[in-house]
Amino acid sequence: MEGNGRGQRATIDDVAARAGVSIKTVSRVVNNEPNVRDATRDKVRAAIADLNYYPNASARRLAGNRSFLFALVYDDPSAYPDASANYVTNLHGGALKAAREAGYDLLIHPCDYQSSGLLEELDQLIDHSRIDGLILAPPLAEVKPVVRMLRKLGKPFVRVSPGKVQGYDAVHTNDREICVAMMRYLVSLGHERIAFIRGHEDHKAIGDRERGYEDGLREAGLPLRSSLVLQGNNSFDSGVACGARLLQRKRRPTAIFAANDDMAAGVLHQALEMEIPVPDELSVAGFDDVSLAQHVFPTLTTIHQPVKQMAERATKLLFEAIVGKPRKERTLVESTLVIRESTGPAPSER
Amino acid sequence: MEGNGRGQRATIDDVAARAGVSIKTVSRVVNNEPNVRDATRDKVRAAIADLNYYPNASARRLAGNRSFLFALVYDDPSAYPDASANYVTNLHGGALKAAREAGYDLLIHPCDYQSSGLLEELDQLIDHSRIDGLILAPPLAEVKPVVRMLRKLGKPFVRVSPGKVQGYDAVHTNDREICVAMMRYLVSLGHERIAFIRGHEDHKAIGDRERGYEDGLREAGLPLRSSLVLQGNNSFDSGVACGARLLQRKRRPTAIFAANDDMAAGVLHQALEMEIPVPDELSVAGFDDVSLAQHVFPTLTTIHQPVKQMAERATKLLFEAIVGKPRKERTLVESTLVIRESTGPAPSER
DNA sequence: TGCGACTTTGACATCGCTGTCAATCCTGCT
DNA sequence: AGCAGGATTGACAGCGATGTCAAAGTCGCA
Repeated sequence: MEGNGRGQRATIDDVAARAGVSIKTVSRVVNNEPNVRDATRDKVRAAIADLNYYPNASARRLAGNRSFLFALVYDDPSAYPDASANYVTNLHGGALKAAREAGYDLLIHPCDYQSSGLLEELDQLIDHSRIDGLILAPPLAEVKPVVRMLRKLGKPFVRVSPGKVQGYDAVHTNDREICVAMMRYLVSLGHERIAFIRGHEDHKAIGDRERGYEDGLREAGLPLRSSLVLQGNNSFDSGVACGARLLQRKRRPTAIFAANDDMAAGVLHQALEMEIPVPDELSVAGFDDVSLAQHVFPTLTTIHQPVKQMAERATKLLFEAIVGKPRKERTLVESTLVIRESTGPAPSER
Repeated sequence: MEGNGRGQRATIDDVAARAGVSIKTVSRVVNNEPNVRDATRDKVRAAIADLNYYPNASARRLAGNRSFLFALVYDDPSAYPDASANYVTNLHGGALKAAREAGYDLLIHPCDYQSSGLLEELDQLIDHSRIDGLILAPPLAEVKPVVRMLRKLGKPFVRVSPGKVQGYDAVHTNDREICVAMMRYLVSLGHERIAFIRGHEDHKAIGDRERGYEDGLREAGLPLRSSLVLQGNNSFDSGVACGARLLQRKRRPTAIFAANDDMAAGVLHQALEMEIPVPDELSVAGFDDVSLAQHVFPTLTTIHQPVKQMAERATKLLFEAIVGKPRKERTLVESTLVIRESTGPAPSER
C-alpha cells in the first residue's frame, strides 16, 4: 500500500521518483494543470495509484497560500432549537457533501447574528483559520455589515438568500410562488378567512412568504384583512400566542397559514388546548417541513424547503467562484407542497 | 495594526526582528515552552501584540506534523431527525467551545454507524484531513471495530459513553442513578404499574436507563413485570406503537417511562389519539430534555442530559491527552430531573 | 535543413513554522 | 578566580507542497 521504503505516507517525491519525473510534474497532474503530455500524465497517475498517494494538505496550504477550508456560518440554533436544529442538520449535510467533493474541509461556525461582536468574530475566524471562502446561511446572509466586510476583505462567499448582492452568488428558493400555491390549495378547499402569521423580520425569505400570501388572496379575489395578519417571531411560543389571539375571536379564521412549522405547531397546540378540532373546524399550514411537522398531531400540511440541496448548491458555487467560473447571482432551488392531515375542507358556514 | 513594511500579515520573522531575538525563541514563547527568560518572554509578547501576530496554521501544521484539527464523529441525524438534531447541536456547541479554547479547529463528521464502509471512511478522514484526535459520540463510541482501529493507528480519541476502554478517556452521565430518581418520583405520586419503553440496543447509555428503571422498582418494592417493558427503537413512531400496545390493555399502566423523549412524545401522541387525558389518567416521562419536550402537549417531564457539557468536557480531555496529561478513563457529568406537566398523581383505583 | 513559436519539463527558491543540536550564559561551589 | 552543569538562545535544516523561470522538446513551414 505504501510504496516508499520508509513505511511512511508517500510524498510527492516518492511519486516523482517512481514515475521518473520531477515533483513539479506530479504537482501538475495532481492539480489538473494543462501542458502535461498524456503519456506522462498516465505514468504519474499510475505511480499515484501504486503508492496510494494523497497530497499533504498542510504543505499545499502553506505553499499555495490557501487553506482548502470553507466556513459555514449560520445562526446558532441553541437560541431557537427545534426547527432550526433540523434545518442546520440539512445545512451541514449539503455543505459537507459539496465541500468534500471539491476537496475542501468544512468548518462550522454557529453564531449570534445580532451580536455586536459579530464582525470581529468573523474577521478572526477568517484570519486565524485562513478560510478560503464562506457560506452564509440566513439570516446572516442579510446582515449588510458582514457582506460589506467580506467584500472589503476580498474574501469569496456565497449567500443562501433571495436577495442579490452584486458580484456574488446567492441561492434561493421560490418562497413566494410556493406560498401562492399553498393559498391556491386552501382556497380550493373552500377557505375564505385565511389568517397569516408572519415570521421574524430579519429573515428576508420569510418576508417573501407573506407576499405569497397576499398574492394568493388577490389571485382568489379575496380581501386582504390586516386583522388576519399577525406578527410572530418564528418560535413555537409565538405560534401559541398568535393562535390564541386568532382563535378566541367570535368570527375566527377557518385556516391559519404560518410562515414556519414551529409557529404552525404552536397554533395546533393552541387549537388542541381550546378543543377546536383540526382539520374539521380549522386548517393549519406551515412552512419548512421540519421533521416536527410529521410528529405533531395532526400531522402538518406544509411546504418542503430543499435546504440540503440549497446548501450543497451554494457550496458548489463557492468552489466554482474560487476556481474562477463566472457568477450567477441568483440560483433557484424549488420548494414543494406537502399535504398532510392538518388541512381539510372549510367548515360549512353556520 | 500590521507592523511589517509589506502590508502583509506579520510572520514569525517580523516578530523576531522586532523583539530582537531569533525566530526559535518566538516559537518557544508562542508555544509556551519552558526555558525562556521572563524578560525575553515579555519582549516577545510585546512584539506579538504590536504586530498583531498570529501564527500561520498551515506552517505550524506542516512543520509540527500535526493538524490542530479534531473530528467530532456522530451518527447522522438525518436518519432520526428530531431529537437527534437538537442533541447534535449541543454536541457541536460543546465541542466547538473546547476546541477553540485549545486552539484547535473542529471538523464535523456525521456518518452512519452501521455502514459497512465505516472503518474505511474514518480511516480516510484521518488520513486525508490529518486529524489529530477524534471525539466519538454515541452510538459510535460503542462500535468496537472503530475503537480497535483507532488504537491500532495510535490516534488519540475520547468516547462519550458509559463504557470503559483501557487507556482512553470517556465521559458519561449518571443514566442509571437519575432513572432511579425518576422512578422514585413516579412512585411518590402513587404510581405502581409503571411501564418502560426501551431504547435502541446499540446505545449503551440507553441500556443503563433500563437498569435504572429496574432498580427503581426494586427500591420501591414493586414487582418487575416483563409485560410492562416494551422494546422501542428511539423513534417517535416506535413510541406511538408501544404506547398503543400498552394503552389498549384492559388494565393499562398508570405511568409510562420512555428511554428517550421522542418515544415519550410518541406515547403522548397516542394517548391524545385515544383520548386518554394526560396526566390525569396517565403520566408520561421521557429522557433527554430535547426541546421537543417543551413543545408537546402537555409539556413533558423528563431528564435533562448535559450533552453540551459532556461534549465540551470530552474535547477538553482529548486535548489534555494530546499534550500528555494523565487519563481518567471515566468522567462523570450529572443529569437532572425536569418535572413538567405530563406527570401527576396516579388515578385512584376504580 | 533551419528557425520561430509553442509545449513540456524540471531546478530551485519559497511558504512560515518546528526540531535538533551546538553555542553561550548563568549559577552555585570549590 | 575557575569550573561543572543546567538554563537560554539561535543557526540551520527540514516539513511537502507550489510558483517562477529557464531549458529542452516538438511542430509547422519556408
